[in-house]
Amino acid sequence: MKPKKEVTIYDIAQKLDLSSATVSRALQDNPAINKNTRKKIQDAAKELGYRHNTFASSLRKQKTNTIGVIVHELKSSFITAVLAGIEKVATESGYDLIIAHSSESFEKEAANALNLFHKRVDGLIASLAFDTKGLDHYKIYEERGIPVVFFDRVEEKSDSTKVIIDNYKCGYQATNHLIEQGCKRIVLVTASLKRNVYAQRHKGYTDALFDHGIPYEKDRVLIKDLSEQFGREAALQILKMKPLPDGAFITNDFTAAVCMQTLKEHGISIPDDIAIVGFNNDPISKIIEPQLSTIDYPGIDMGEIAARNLINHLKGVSNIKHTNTIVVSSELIIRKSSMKKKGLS
Amino acid sequence: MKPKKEVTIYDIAQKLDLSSATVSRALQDNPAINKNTRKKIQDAAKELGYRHNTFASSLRKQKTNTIGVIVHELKSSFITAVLAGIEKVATESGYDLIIAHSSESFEKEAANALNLFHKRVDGLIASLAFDTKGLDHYKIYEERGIPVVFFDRVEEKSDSTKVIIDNYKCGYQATNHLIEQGCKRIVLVTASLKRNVYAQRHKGYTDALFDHGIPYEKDRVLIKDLSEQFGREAALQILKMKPLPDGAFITNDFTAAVCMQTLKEHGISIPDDIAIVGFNNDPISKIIEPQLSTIDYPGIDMGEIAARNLINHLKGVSNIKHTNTIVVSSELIIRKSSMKKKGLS
DNA sequence: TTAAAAAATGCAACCGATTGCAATATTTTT
DNA sequence: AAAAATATTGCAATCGGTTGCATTTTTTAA
Repeated sequence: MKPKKEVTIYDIAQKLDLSSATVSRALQDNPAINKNTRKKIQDAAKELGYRHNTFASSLRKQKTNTIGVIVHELKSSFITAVLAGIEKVATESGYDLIIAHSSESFEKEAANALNLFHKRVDGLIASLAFDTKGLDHYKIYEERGIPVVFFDRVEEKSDSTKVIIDNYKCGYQATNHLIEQGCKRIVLVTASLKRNVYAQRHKGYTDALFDHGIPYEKDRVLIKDLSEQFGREAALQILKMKPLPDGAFITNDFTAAVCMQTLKEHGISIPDDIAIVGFNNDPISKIIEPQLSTIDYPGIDMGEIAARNLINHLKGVSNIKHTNTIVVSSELIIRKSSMKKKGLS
Repeated sequence: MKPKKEVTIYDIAQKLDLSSATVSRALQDNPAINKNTRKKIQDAAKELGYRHNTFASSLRKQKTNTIGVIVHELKSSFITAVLAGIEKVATESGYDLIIAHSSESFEKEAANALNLFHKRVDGLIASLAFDTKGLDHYKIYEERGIPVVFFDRVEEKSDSTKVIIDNYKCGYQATNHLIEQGCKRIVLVTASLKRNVYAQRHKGYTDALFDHGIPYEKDRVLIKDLSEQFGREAALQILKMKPLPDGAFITNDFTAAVCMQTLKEHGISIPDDIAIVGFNNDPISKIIEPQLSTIDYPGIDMGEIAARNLINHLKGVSNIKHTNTIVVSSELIIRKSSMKKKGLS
């Protein structure tokens, strides 16, 4: 079958003996056009198989109706939840999405930022990579007045809009919970402290220790990348520690799961020998045995909030510059992996 | 800071006292333009902060350099692997991606197809939702001569290009393996047989049974949606079966994991009471205890192949219409969950 | 019936890059 | 040194929709 010819507003105009301007307005439901004419035009458009030409429109309007999203990773239930939230709000408001991911690489993130800039997104929602330092690669957006909203992984110093959870509180709660369970030698397994989320969780961890008069031992803090590999490595390192730790706060459920598995393989009993708390409330946390205590935080809500704020700004309903930081609530979910005191449930 | 004004090729032309045509060609590295001039123009572009206007370009060229991708779900390690493969090839070839997902809904899939069509993607890569029936919603693509490549979830009858695995063989292998382990009453837990992948796996299952003279029992086939919820339900149904099954082929690792967990909670020992084989080689399959036997198939490769074929067609290197079906290899990975005969490893 | 107000439609100039063809400049050949 | 060939550059139309302003049509008021 040979390709059909594209139908333009001029074709519609010609067929109905009207001007292209009238057709254009009718298709946008402009009330200046007579109701009947409008209907006639819309019907004709459907009949002829007209499709709106986004480029011509974007070119003229200098708007794309598209929001760019940069995430640090796709393989994460948290991120997919955020994306679902963003998509929901964006779709409702008639915005399209272009999703890019940096695979935790600063370079890729910068390249994505530039690419989406060239694609002329109307706004951007982003979560930073592990090693992203500074926000210079988003400066072009600021210069052109394109709004950017960050979520989860953010640069705390900056005054751009951010949607986050209270990572300090989470870190404190998790550690505190382990202490309440009787743990005295608590390991922290986490990623680069240069990234706000890990730095905050670390601070919560140290403060909780301090408040209970437990000394902070530098050797009990393991820092790397939260990969599967690292989960195994962390377990092996824990096994080598003397005396053996009796608790671990691992800031990622998947890593925690692999770590637990390795510990179990070496005869460690969880939670009796070592109590464990993860982070994210990933589905895996309910599959692993014993089920993993973890921090739950609402990805969907964060996505919705980020998108809603951005879109309201774009529509002129509110100004994003007046909103600096939005903190979404999170909570500690206690499961078997950290329950040393059997009486409590 | 007030927004900068956009720089166009006219600005560059004016500054260098050249025509916009020359500038346009220089920026495309057209060899017709003198090397020095080209350099001068490219430098000036950088200096002025010029950014290519995709819309003007797409409008004129009638190409978008964008590939649309429709997947049935984002929360799947298989899908994210495919996306990674597609992205790799697309990026290498200078194509952009727009990713849409249908959440297993036919309506959403159709809406996405239409939306990407309006966005005028140059080509499409798609995987069908559970209940998608027919390919009418892709007809618009065919009419306009826009190439479409399907992967994994496809419509077998159609003669469009497809990248798949041999689901029949996988189903046969998995079932055969369970039989070899001594299983006689094997349950199949799967999704709607209307979808090719599940129909084929089912056929492999029945044929394997038949080849070993094991009667096919309709009641041993549980069909639903492969959700977490269904994993639990399936386990409860299995527990009610008399006599108790001694093997289960569950066509999704996550569902299998939840099912295993529930079975274990009810005192069933795996693999001794019931041997289990999953599907996908999801990371969870190595976390669950006992580790889950499963079918591994290369998402990345499938993504790369699909993208490569599509792009070659777009570039005129090859014609997609000459390629009907590409079958990618897959294999059974045997782990503890199905090893009844301890001697074998 | 005519003037004034309101509603509906049209004119034409954008938006910015691309490209076939013509024109000019530079090299090479004889 | 002139003619021929080749290399560079420019002209101007085009892609399709949008929108300020002008014009025409219809309705309402006087």
